[in-house]
Order: sequence, then C-alpha cells, then structure tokens
Amino acid sequence: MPELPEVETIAKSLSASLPGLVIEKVEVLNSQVIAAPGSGEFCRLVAGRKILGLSRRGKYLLMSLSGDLVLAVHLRMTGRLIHTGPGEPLARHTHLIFFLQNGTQLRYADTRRFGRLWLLAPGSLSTHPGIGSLGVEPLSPQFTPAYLAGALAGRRTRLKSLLLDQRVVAGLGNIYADEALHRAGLHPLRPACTLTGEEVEALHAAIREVLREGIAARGTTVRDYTDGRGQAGTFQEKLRVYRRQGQPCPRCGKPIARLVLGGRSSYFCPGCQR
DNA sequence: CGGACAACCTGGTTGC
DNA sequence: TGCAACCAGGTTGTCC
Repeated sequence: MPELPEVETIAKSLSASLPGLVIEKVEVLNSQVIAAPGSGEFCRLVAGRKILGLSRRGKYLLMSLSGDLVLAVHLRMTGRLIHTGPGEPLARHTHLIFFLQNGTQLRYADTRRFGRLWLLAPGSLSTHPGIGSLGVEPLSPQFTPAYLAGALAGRRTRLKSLLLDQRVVAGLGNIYADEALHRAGLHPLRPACTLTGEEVEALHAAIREVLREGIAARGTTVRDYTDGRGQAGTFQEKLRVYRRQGQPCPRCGKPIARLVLGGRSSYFCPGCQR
C-alpha cells in the first residue's frame, strides 16, 4: 500500500501529536505483526518509553523512543497507524494498541497482515535486512542523475523492475514507478542500460517530481490508505496512467495499456512511452 | 544476473 | 443470487 509519499505523510501527521507522549502499555491482539523481539519482550521494552520523534526511511516509518530504541514499521499493503481518542470504535483487523499517557491510543491495523514492526537499537538499523540494504533516498541531495546513471549502467533488467528494487532507490512502489516512467516518456520494459544521458536526466527529474507532488497531495488513496489521523490522500485524482487502462493518455490521447511484469500490473501509454 | 512464480493474507470487483 | 476467478499500494525466497 503505502509508498514513499504515503509513509512521509503518515510520519508528518503523527509528528504533530505523538512526540512527548509516554507509552504506558501495549496491548497485543495479534502477535504475528511483531517481527522482533518476541511480543512479551516487545511490550516490556516499549512500556514506559517516551516518543521522541517520527521519521521515514524508504517505506519504513521510524519512531524514536527514549532509552535509545527505534520502533520500525513497514505497512506493506494494508497496514495503518492511526492516533485516536480513547472512545473511538476499534477498526476491524486492529492488531496492536499503544496506550498513551494522555489517554489517547496509537493503533496498528492491517487487513492482510503483511505489515511488520521491529524494535531496534539505533545502531542495528544498518544490520536490519530490509532497512540496512536500502538504496539512496530519492529526494535527498545524494540522488543525482550521476547516481542514477551509475545504478542503470550494465543492468540488463527492465526499467520498471529496477525502479521497484529498494536497494537501488528507496521508496518507489508500483504507483509512483509507473507515473515516473510515463512522465519521463520511457517504456517500462526498456532495458535499464540502454538509456541515453538525456533519458537518465528525464527519469531522475520525473521521479523527484512525482514524489514531491504525491507528498503535496498527501498520498494516493486507492482503497485503504489514510494518514495518521485517518484522512485519505488526493493524489489518486492526479494519476496519469496507474489503473487507467483504456482511458486516454493525458499527453497524447492514446488509450493507456496494461502489461504484467513479475506478477504485477504496469500501466503505460503506448503512444508516448516507446 | 534476471525473470517467473509462490507464499504470506483478506476482501472487493467482475463475469458467468 | 451464487460462486469462481481475478485483482490489490510489498517483500522474500525458490527455482530455472
């Protein structure tokens, strides 16, 4: 579900209300979502900690806690973190409830139960199998056309597959990869190593542009996604190709096509993505 | 290396 | 109405 702009929006919305609050206790309704440590240890270690701040790395939400701990959350497809008042009815598929000092609650709900939480020491972020192998942040100064050119060089794989590889660029998912390729005028099946310098520049610019616009629109809500206050995003209104099969391309008018790559849909315009 | 596919899950939509 | 098939924002592992 959530890609970089959605996780960024959740982190920002929770940053407005959570920092400074102490977690009094954790109620585990489904321990499956806690990846590490075991749920007993997890609850024991989290209880009594103060929430210091929220940040994001790739599609991971990071919550720093007092006593040098980090709670890392990956929402996968349908995970949601919502800060609620005590009286709100419990959403279906709520798996964890963090009871906070002021009576409010932070709830983790996840219909498909793919999402996971890890409680980590800050130093062990780099050895975490997912977080430690993440590539560059696409909105950071380190993500340059030269970096992208280096990542594409010698790679026979298709552009779309490469953009979804979190070890290359952290945070792109199916929606924003398709939207970036369309804006850059590049076909999803194009072998990565065949791009010209000009095309690499266009792709670099398109990735940054579409992510910035996604953040400005507070993310894309196709179905389940909401921010930390339960509010939907609006970028779904601005999508040019994703899930628009058969509808006219906003640039050239040709019908948007769909292809399947590695079991996942890719939407593109056969007219302007050669 | 790269690609296809299954697995992990529930639920919404579509088509017969 | 019923039911099966297919689809979904992600990641990981296996097999070829």
